[in-house]
Amino acid sequence: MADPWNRPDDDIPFDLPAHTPRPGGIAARARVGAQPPGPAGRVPAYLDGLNPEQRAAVEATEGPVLVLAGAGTGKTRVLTTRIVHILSLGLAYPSQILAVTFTNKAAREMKERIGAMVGEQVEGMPWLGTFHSIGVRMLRRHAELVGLKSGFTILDTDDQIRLLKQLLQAEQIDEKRWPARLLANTIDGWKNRGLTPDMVSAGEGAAFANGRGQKLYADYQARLKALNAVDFGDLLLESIRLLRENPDVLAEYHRRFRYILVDEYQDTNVAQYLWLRLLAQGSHNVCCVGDDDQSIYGWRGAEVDNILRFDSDFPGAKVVRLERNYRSTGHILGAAAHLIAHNEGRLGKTLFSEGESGEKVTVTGAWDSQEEARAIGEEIEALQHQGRALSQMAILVRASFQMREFEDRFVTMGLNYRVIGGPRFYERAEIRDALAYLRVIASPADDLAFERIVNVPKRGLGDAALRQIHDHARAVGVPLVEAARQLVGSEELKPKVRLTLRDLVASFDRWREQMAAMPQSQLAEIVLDESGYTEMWQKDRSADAAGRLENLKELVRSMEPFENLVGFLEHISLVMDAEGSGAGDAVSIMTLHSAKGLEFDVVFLPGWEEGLFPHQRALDEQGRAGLEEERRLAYVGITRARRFAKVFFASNRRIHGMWQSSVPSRFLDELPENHVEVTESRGGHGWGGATSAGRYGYGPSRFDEAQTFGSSYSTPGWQRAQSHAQANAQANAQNNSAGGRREGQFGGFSEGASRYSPGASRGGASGGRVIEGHLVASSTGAPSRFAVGARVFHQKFGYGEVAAAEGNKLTVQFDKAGEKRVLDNYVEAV
DNA sequence: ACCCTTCTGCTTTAC
DNA sequence: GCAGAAGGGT
Repeated sequence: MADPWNRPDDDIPFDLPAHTPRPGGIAARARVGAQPPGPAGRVPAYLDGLNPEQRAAVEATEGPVLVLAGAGTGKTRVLTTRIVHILSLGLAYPSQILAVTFTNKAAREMKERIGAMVGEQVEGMPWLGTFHSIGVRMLRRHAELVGLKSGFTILDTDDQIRLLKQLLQAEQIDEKRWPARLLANTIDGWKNRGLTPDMVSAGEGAAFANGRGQKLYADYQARLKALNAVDFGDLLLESIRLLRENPDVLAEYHRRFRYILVDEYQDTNVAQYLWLRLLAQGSHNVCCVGDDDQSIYGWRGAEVDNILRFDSDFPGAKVVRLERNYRSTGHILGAAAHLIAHNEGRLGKTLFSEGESGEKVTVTGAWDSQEEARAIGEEIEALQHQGRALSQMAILVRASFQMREFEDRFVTMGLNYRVIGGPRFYERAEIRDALAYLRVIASPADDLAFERIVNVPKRGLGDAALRQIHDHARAVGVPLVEAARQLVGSEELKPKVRLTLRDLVASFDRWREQMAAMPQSQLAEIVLDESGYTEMWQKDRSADAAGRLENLKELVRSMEPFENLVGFLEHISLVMDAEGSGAGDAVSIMTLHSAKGLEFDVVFLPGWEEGLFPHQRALDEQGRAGLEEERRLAYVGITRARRFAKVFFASNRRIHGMWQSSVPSRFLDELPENHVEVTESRGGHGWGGATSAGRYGYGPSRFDEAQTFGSSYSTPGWQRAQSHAQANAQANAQNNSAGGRREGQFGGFSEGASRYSPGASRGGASGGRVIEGHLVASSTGAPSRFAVGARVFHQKFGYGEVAAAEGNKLTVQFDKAGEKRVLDNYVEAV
């Protein structure tokens, strides 16, 4: 193999074009050995306009640096300027800088911004990319050192699950009790923590299928190797192994990477941390940028601890705090700061701004989620009439099911909206199917891809046929396509199957020949056409068929810029966001998670209710840590707003198909009175559920300090709610003691909690969960207070008669609304 | 092989 | 309330 380090493009000096006409500008310094400007030297143009802290972060090039960058403090600017600074001082060639991001989007933006600052030669930064894309790059170069061939394929979650299912079947494990999905998550978790199969402790391995987890993990890894495949976790894990087991390779990378930069450090998991630490042992010039207060991905392995511990991990680290906020008004920052101050595990920053204080954050209660959507719709229209662009407004929800209500409302209003995120382009079935065809063409050994489309569209190659192919493949030791080819030549298959399979194999051979002769987009069209795949959707008369055909066209279009099919497939396996940017002015609807990093003039934050936000599951499964992460999510939400942050909660919401009443989120209690204005939704209902749960003792006592709402919380609606709450709390206290349960449950929410807790609502009461001495969550399995035949009243559906009662779930025949399933504490006896 | 019924579960989601 | 998966019947 040719020495990969001496590729000609790698060490060409990064000749910065004379971007700025100023003498002594960056162009003049873009040479190796150029000295930094002396004390009397002129300040380079790219440092203009940085505040002192930003500048310190940019100029501290040597040694470990942690930049704690609060929301809206110019984090990306610091990162990009720092790279430009390093380049223009001639401290390193572009190819000697490792710059890691989490998303392709972030990597792209960084490239663009550096490009805008130094000219168009960002091509010269080969090591700017996501953790995973850089991992792939390393693995492809040294594949054979970790038992792979350089052309290995990267499996996505779907392939992964299919593979695991096969393993579970082979091990005769009941897939009902131990679903492949769970195993996949477990293995991902191990990989996130940098654990290879032999490193999984016995206790951990026991977590799946009575101790067989570890063996299954080992089997899975063996299967991947046999398939010459890796999953996403492996991209890091195998890179780590590569570096650990091959000191010479590690030394090469040490020599190479003179400067390391990491974006969103608070989101790194253990594997990523280990990987970075290995690489940083070379130059020690590692600069991590992040915000512990915006760590919201703990559930997928991110370790806030990484950022909290930076000092001790990288001795002598310089810490720079960016606290000057350029985004939001004073009231918004004040509200966000007070909220996040309730978290204990944080490094602590205080954002300030020199701008105006602006409008207070508003909190609005609505009767139910529909009224909430209506109120937000009206506010949007009002703002629009004041001349504010829809594109500068966003609705940020906790869970995607909340989106539907807004979509419905906006459709009837004729309000233009855009849903960001959602099912990703590449995840859609039709895209995955099309890609599977292309994968089989590009790499005939891709068994998983072949399996996916062998009978899509339906061509009579069902389970029986597939099993035969499988058996033969295993017996002879060849990939499925090859096995199919051999079977076609034998007498073993049923005549009909044999003919169909022969055609399919022949088609793949034909397409593979055409691969070299035409652009990949044209080939894709031919494949989709000749395979009958397009036709399948044309015949499909379901509502979304047209959209799927549209997506297929979009896929074909998106293939055009690539050099060849293989290049396209490589790209696709690493790139998520192929979402076409819808044209026109529209309100954005998205989850809080996908809003991170974005900003809007006006931000609507609906659904601030206990159980939904903070989400019950976060509390149940992660306890205090979960609560703190939810709070950071709230913080992220508020800090997205430049001028207006508008928080909403509803007293009634439909979850899992049932109407439930809800309690305002404790986070509302944690917003400071002086930055918040409580308004009432027009509609006159106020809210009827209960008050915020802050005072009922589920949290540490200091959480309760914020309960004292002064004048701003003395609106009639609020007071009405308070008195409701008192009554509810008393009623629940009685319920609880009657049921023999320990006290201290969620006050007015004890019944509500059960609804979010699957175990309880299906009869398996899980009881309260005590974490660090505080009861964080509870649920109840108490029998219903209502008998079949009882007359009841429901706030939403009116009068009715109980048709069936099962635990606290009732089936009620309502006089007007028909039969509904409701929970018993939403109805009263009449 | 395919269709229809039943069962289950249900936060967030990059690569 | 709804969607996706799985199982049984034809």
